[in-house]
Amino acid sequence: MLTKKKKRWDDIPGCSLEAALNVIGGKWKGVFLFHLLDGTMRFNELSRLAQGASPRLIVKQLRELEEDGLVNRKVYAVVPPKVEYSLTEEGHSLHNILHALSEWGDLWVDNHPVEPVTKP
Amino acid sequence: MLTKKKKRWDDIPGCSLEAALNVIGGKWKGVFLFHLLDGTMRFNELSRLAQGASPRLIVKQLRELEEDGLVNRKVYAVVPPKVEYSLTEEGHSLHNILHALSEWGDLWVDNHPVEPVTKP
DNA sequence: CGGTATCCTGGGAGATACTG
DNA sequence: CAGTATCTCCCAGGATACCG
Repeated sequence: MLTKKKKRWDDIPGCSLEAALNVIGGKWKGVFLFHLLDGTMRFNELSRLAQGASPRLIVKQLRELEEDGLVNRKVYAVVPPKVEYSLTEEGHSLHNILHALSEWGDLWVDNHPVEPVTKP
Repeated sequence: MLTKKKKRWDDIPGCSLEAALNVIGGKWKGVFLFHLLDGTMRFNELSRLAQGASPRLIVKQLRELEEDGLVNRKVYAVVPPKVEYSLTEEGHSLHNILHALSEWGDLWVDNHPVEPVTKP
C-alpha cells in the first residue's frame, strides 16, 4: 500500500490563500487549467501549450492537478494510445479566478514593459 | 549604473496568466499582499505573518513586490528605525483576486483534508 | 528596528534517450 | 501517442551571524 506523501503546503497551516497558490501555482498549471476551461484536451495539445517543456515536467504538473482534484484523466484503450484531460467540477470552480488573473496579468504586463537589458 | 535583471517571466512570452502568477506567487507574497489590503504594516508585523521565515527571505519577497510596483516602502528617518509597507494602487487592484483566492483555498482545504501519513 | 553578509541544501526543472 | 528513465544544474529558500 502507498504511503501518502505529505501535501506540499503542509508547512503553511491556516493559510488558505497559500494553499490556493500552491495548487494552481506550478510552472504550467495556470496555463493548463485556463485552456482546459474550454474543453478536454489531449496530452499533445497540452504539450504544445507548454512550448519547450519536457514531457517529464508536463506529466508531473498534470499528475499533481489530478491528485489535487482539479483535473480528470481519461485513458482510452485504443491504439495508438489516447488520453484526454478535462476539468473536474472543482477545476471549473476556478473559472472566474483564472480569468481574473489573466486579465490582471494582461494589464500588468502592459504597464511593466520588459526593459531591454541595459549595457554596463 | 545598474544592469537591469531580466524579468522573472521573460521566458514565458505571451502568457499574462503566468505573469500574474509569477508576480504574486512567491512563498509569502500572497500573504503579505492580502494583509496589506487592510493598511500599512511595519517590517516586524510582516515578519510575524511569515512564521519561521528568515529575514533574508522576507526582505527579498518585499523587494520583489516593490520592484513589481505592488508595494510602497516608506522609510522614516527616526531612531529606532521605522519602515512602513503599503500597497500601491496597482497592489490594491488585486483586492478581488486575493479575496477570491483566499475563499477558494478555504473551500479547497476543507474538501481536501490532510490525510495523516499512512503507516506502511 | 530593520535589515546585510555568508554559507548551504533540497527539489523544481532542463536535457536527452528510450518504450508499451 | 503518451508517456518513463536517468542524469544534471540551478536557485528559491533555509540557517546563522552580525550591523548601523
